[in-house]
Formats: sequence, C-alpha cells, structure tokens
Amino acid sequence: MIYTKENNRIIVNDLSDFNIEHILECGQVFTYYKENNEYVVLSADKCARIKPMQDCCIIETEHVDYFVNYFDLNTDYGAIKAKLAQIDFMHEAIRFGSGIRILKQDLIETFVGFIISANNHIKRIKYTMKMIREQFGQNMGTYQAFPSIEKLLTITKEQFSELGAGYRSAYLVSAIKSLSEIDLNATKNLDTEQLKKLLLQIMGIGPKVADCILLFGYSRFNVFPIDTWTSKVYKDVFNNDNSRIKMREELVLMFNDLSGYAQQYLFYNKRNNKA
DNA sequence: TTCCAGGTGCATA
DNA sequence: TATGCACATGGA
Repeated sequence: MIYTKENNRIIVNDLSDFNIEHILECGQVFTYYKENNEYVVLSADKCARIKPMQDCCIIETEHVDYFVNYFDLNTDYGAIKAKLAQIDFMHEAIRFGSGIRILKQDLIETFVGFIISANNHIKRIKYTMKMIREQFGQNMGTYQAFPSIEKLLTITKEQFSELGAGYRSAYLVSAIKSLSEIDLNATKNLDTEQLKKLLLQIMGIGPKVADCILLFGYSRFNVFPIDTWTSKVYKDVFNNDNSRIKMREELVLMFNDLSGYAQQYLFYNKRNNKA
C-alpha cells in the first residue's frame, strides 16, 4: 500500500487494493454515512472524511495514525488476494471486491453493532447505531462520539427498543453489563479459541456474531463467519446443506489464517450478485 | 402481503 | 448433541 501522511490527512496513492465503496459497503461496518461522493466514517470518538479522487483517495482526519491503522494501510492486500486466488471459486469475488480491506474497528462498537446485526438488515443496523451515537454519545462538535461503556451501562432495554434494536435490546443490556465486568485489554492476549469461548458466554453472542467480533474487533483472521449469505456461497460451491458449524470448520481448514479475508470477498460478492 | 435480514436463546428429545 | 420455534421490525 502506497500512502503518504500529511497534517490532518492521509493520501492513498495506489488504488489497486483500496476502494472506499468496497471497504465500507461490504458489510463489515455500520458506522459511516455517505454525503454526495464522499464518505464520513465514525469510529469510537474519532472521525474521518474520505474523498475519492481520480488517481488517489484523500482521508481527512485529525487522527492520522489512528486511521492508518483503522484502514489497515500497512498490510499487503495484493499478496493476500494472490494467495486466495489459488482457489478457483474465489476469482469472481476477489474481482468484484478488489478494493476491500478489513477494518480494525473499535471493540465496544463492534460488540454492540454485531449483537444488533442478528437476523437484521444492514440498513436498520446502521440506523440503530446512528441513534445510539446521537442520543447517548458525547458531542464532538460536528459529530457524536460512540458512548463509553459507562454511558452504555445507563441505557435501558426500553431505550434500546425505541432506537430500533427490537428483541435484541435485552441482549444488549445484558452483554454491556458483562463487558463492563471484563478487562477488555486483557482479552486481546487470549488465543482465538479461548477468546471465542469467552465471547460465547455473553448474551446475544452466538457462533456467527462471535466470529464477526473476532474478525472485525480483534483482527483474528482464522475465523469464517457463516451468515445467510456465506452459507449460500457454501451451498453453491459444495452443493450440500451441512450445518453452519460444519461449514465453518471446513472453510477455516481450507483458508487457515486467510479465512476472514476470504469470507469478506465472498460475502460482498454474494450479497450484491444474488443469482 | 409475504418473505427475508451478517442469528440467538431456550425448550425438547 | 441436535432440532425447532419465537423473537421485533423495516426492506424488498
């Protein structure tokens, strides 16, 4: 990835592995919005405005280093795509989502977002996340920060319901209480298996949501979230109807430490080219 | 109107 | 351990 850092902005000079539409619209993140041709991304208490240009992409932010990490700009996605392309059924998905990068998202936001995501539409997940920020987040001037864990603890089930969280409101209240009792920094030192076991004990987190939190919040790439779309991909490719647990096992065995990347190209392609 | 959405919790066998 | 159902609610 070729990029340069300046005062209050990052310039991505090589767009072969960076497409802001692919990155944000591929279903991995719910905390952004589009304004004309530009995107605004919110992460925890930080903000960036992304301006796609003809030959480059400009990321305007007061937190340059944070967003270099957030957009994973020091990882070679060309090499990742080359390895994944050794598997036939990856070709079309890699071509379609060639500019995808896996974001390094804020942990709390990832927990909340993916608990809300269960059996839900992306559009409505985005709406509920936006409302949580607007109703309970600190005013940062031109935007609202995502609420701290202390603030989240004060939100009731009824309030989450009013923001559109539906039956997941009770999960959120319980999960946030659990998270407040855990040393989240310490969890980052656990291996993926241990961490998943811990996550599965939290209300509202099942195997799929746990995998998403591991991938997008903890940057663990040896996981393959199976949802309604990736399950369709599996059925297309292998022509059978295994349980999701079995699908997950087989795919992680196939992709190893690139599972999380593979999953994202496949998800984006399937969701946008449903046939 | 009906089915679906980045599924999970819980009861039952 | 595996299966089936209920769960809120807006989108398509």
